[in-house]
Amino acid sequence: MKIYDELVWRGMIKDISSPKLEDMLNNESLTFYIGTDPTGDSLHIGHYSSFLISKRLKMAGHNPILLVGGATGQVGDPKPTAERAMISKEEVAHNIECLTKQAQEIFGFEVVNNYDWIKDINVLDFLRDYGKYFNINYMLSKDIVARRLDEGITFTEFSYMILQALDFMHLYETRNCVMQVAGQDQWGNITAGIELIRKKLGKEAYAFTMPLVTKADGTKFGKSEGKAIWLDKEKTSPYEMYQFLVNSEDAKVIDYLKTLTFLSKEEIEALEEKVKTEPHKREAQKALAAEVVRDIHGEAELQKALKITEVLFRGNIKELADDEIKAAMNGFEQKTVQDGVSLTEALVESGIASSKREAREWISQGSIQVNGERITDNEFIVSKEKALIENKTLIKRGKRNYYVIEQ
RNA sequence: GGGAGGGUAGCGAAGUGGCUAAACGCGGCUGACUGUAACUCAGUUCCUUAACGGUUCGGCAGUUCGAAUCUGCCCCCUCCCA
Repeated sequence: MKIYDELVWRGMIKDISSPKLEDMLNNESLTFYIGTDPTGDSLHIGHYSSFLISKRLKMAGHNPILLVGGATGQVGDPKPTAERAMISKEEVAHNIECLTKQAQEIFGFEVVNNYDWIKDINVLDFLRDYGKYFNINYMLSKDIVARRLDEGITFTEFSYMILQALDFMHLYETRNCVMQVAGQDQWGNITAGIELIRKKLGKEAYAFTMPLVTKADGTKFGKSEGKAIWLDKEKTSPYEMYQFLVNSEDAKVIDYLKTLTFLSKEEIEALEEKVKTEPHKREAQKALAAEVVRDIHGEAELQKALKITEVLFRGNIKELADDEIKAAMNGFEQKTVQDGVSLTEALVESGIASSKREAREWISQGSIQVNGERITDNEFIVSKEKALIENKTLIKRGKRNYYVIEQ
């Protein structure tokens, strides 16, 4: 299957800037870029599919550049609903450092920072050299701006598209980067760039967007318990990532397999059949979780995650060997708490519960298990003596939230 | 610059002097069911407590026995006109 057809089959193409793209993608070697703003210090699973598309294109002979928005991150890409909170310059710098390292480690891409070429443009040059190419009426008609007109949008965010357009042009001029790939919400910014390149350089640039990865109810994919699933294993353990993926909805798991794994069409279609005939076995979910965790963290981490899963969902914790318990505990958040405190205090002090009231609520509702036993007494004492192993106590909240408390 | 309408818990939205820690909806969390699901049902959702209590309705200062509700000043947002 040619790369273009493959991307279409995987459902990874939402909009294309020109029908010529099909031929170019299949038969040429293009330099393209994909950008991300440093709004956090790690990439998360939501970024993953767009980075994978770069990898797929690279495998098909194209040349990816990853751009981190050291400049644009300080301005803020308009969200549909409200103004973004500004991030401090120090934070931006820190995030760039982390993201750059991560992108190089996981994907092996070249990384550039748009701060390098935007920082020296002064206001006057900006207005004369770039502002003149943007008609306000045109900018106002962009979907993202139009949607913000009732709520309000600052000049800062309004200007964002100009900066992104400028990036595209800069990379076009200096690196012969002729294509941009991004999420569908970037369409407005991308077309601004294509037009700037046409107007100012008289050249044609190309782009395509990917559909947003969503859950069956249309909400954003990638959060569990309100927390993002990070690619950094210090922030989200491979076990947690495995759990997140293995819990994918039946209605969406095939879509996820297409966008997040390198499994072939045949393999995925076989799994699709399994979802229909034997949904309770969840083979597609297991394949998805295994593939992604292996691709990101490696085979060894996958095996650990599988082991922990097996232990927690199949066996009785107390019957496990010490080394199995240790392996399981490594997958969870570790918290340190004073010795000999009540369970309520332990939950609050460790940060598992946000208040004593919440901790008491969980305990009285029977959602807390300590070392495998359900505890409904607020005054239950958590101590070293009762620890499962090495002063560590395993706390389970709800059906599948585990924490380790060390005393 | 002029005029109008607003700011209530994570969000939306009631409440216009005491019975209000504040209806209702959404979202979140928990339990039952289940496929570690979905659906459905039940509970719970400011802080603290065994109970009492404490701090809240943009901010500050007042009126009052008593204020989210009345008054003054300030801050912020939206719309219309210029």
